[in-house]
Amino acid sequence: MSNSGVESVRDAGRTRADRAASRRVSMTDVARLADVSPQTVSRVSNGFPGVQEETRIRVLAAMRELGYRPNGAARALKSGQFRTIGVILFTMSTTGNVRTLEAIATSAAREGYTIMLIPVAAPTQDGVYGAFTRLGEFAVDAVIVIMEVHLLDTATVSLPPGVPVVVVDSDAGDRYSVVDTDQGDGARQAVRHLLDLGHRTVWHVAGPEESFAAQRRAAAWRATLQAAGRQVPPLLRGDWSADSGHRAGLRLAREPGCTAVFAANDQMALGLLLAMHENGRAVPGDISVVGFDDIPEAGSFTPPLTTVHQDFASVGRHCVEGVLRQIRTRTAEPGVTIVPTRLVVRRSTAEPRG
Amino acid sequence: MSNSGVESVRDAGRTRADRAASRRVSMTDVARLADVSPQTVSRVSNGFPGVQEETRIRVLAAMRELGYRPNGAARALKSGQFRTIGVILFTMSTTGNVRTLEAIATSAAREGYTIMLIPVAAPTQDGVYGAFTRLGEFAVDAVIVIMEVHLLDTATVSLPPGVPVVVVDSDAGDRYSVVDTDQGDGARQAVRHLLDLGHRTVWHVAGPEESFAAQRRAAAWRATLQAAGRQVPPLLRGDWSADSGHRAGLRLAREPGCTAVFAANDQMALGLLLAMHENGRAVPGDISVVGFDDIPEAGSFTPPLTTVHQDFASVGRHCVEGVLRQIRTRTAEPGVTIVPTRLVVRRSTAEPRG
DNA sequence: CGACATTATGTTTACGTAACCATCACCGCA
DNA sequence: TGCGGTGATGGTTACGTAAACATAATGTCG
Repeated sequence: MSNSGVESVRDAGRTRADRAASRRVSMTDVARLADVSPQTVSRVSNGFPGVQEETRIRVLAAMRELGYRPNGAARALKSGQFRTIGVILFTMSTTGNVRTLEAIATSAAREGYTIMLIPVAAPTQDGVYGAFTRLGEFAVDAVIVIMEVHLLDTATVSLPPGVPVVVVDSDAGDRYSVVDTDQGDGARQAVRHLLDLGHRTVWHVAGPEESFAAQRRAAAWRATLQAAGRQVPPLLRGDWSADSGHRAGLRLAREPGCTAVFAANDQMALGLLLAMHENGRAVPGDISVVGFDDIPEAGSFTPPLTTVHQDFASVGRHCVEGVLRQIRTRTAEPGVTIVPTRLVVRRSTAEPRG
Repeated sequence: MSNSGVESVRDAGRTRADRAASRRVSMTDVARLADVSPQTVSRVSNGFPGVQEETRIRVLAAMRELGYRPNGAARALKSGQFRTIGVILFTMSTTGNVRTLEAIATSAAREGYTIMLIPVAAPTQDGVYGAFTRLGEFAVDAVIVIMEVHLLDTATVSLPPGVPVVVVDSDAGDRYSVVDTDQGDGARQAVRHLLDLGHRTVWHVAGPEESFAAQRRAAAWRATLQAAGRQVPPLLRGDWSADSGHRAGLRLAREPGCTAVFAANDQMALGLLLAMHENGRAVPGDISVVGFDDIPEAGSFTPPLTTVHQDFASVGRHCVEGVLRQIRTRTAEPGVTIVPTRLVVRRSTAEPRG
């Protein structure tokens, strides 16, 4: 038997494989063993009706004996469907992204889809551009984008036409299907909670300027204060990290009038707590702190953190539902789906002293 | 023009697409426009040599004009390679898994591979079995398994033969290629650090019994104490969550002889810190605490946590290198790659009082 | 100046699957 | 007894790509 070069190389490492089969077993092999046509094997493989029980059993036995696995590539080539959803995301260091991703993966799995991860190395235009231009080559039926939206705006790219897209936390609802948590309402709840406790005003440690979510939380913080006729203190800028929260906290600890702080995420709130502790400012005795996200650890901070709960699972579910609907209807559907947030009151907030 | 049913449906939603092309553009279309053979288009597409510059430019122009994207399925079917690595993982709620996954995705992207996420719904045998049996259908060239190993052991499954595998944090080094952090040495460093500070012994809050990593950390803790001739206190069992750490802490806070605790991860250490604070036990004044993982927030705990740093980036890199090597050589290579750990001393540990 | 490499390009084929149509056996019924 | 119908199965083809092979056009050197 004259093997081609490729095949002999392929065989080289197959210590466990039976010496007979050098190629992967295909429908034809199964068909030969079960003494039916390849077409019947296909029918059995896909659970189509119109196959006699006896024949089906014989085919299934042959499949098992040969260890047959359908070839995804061939199937995808024929059907034009990959049963795969691409997820473009910039970083996994923020809790939100990861939790959303996990929910997406779970929901997708339930629908028989798998997730292809498309990391964007740098949040630069080039990085995004690269991911998006290569996108057409990826074997995906749809795309979910988890990323700061301004990159989508400035990057002079468009997604390949005909590929369903859902974007998370973006204001591109006019062009794309968007799933968004109700950032504004969450921030409003946080600020109102503090005001209702009797604080005269609320300071804010915001996320990075480029972040759409950070912008929205900051805007709602400002608007809520203004609506209540309160003074709006200068905004402190963080970068989502606990460390940046710590730096902001060092400054706030020396601010005499400051009795309440709203941090744009829980990590920064954690840094705040440390800074307050280091400077002998009691939480919530001297200063109340509210976070955002409700990460699993938030209830175990010292003290347990009052924070705005985000339902990432719901976000992920909506994303998957969105792309699947688009896949099935073959229609783009711009618009925004809002997932509500709710305040979880723990022990980092209290009435101001005196 | 008589469209088949499928094609007309496909056209329905194409609001933006030009009315002409109903099918995706293929090499043939490009070839026709550029007035060359499909094969030449293939050569240009893959950057093969032996194409005249003038021709290449003409083909590239045609590609751009038609918006040509290579068809991944066809390419994979022909070449037998998907340029995709499957990652089987059970949960994204542990920092380690996520950080490892991120590193894997980044390393893989650098090598031109993408990641297919294969979540295992439940850590039951059925769940694993399902993921593994369906594995052969997934369009992956190799598999990286991030999961508690005992499931691999008990589940009566074997990975499809011929698919390269790398397992993270497992003791299956005799059968698979394994990348493992030096759990034992990390735990040893943690315990030694506390003993060197003058503590008579060290308590341990372990991870769940089924976890291989938890087992190894607990075993090393015990061994290190015994080697130093110290008494081994009863082991407390947690489940990785901050909450379980909190519960363990409530018990330890009432343990008079307890001056030093080694928690099997940082989340549980966080819960410990809260429990100590609630019970008026100063850290590190009354009790020293050491964690494991060195999550980004660990430096912002109250107080900043002394912990064992794991180099997840390195783990991810080794995983990708491992599977790529196996893909290229077509050889399974059982064995263990150890990634070192190192103790990061912060402010949660000190000499025992008195 | 003719045999011969070298380069550029085209033609054929196969990858594994599933849609479509063809065939065939068998059934009930007139 | 023969006819239409139904259910089970087989044959053919196409999906888009790239390897292998074939061919044509140039140049090169003895």
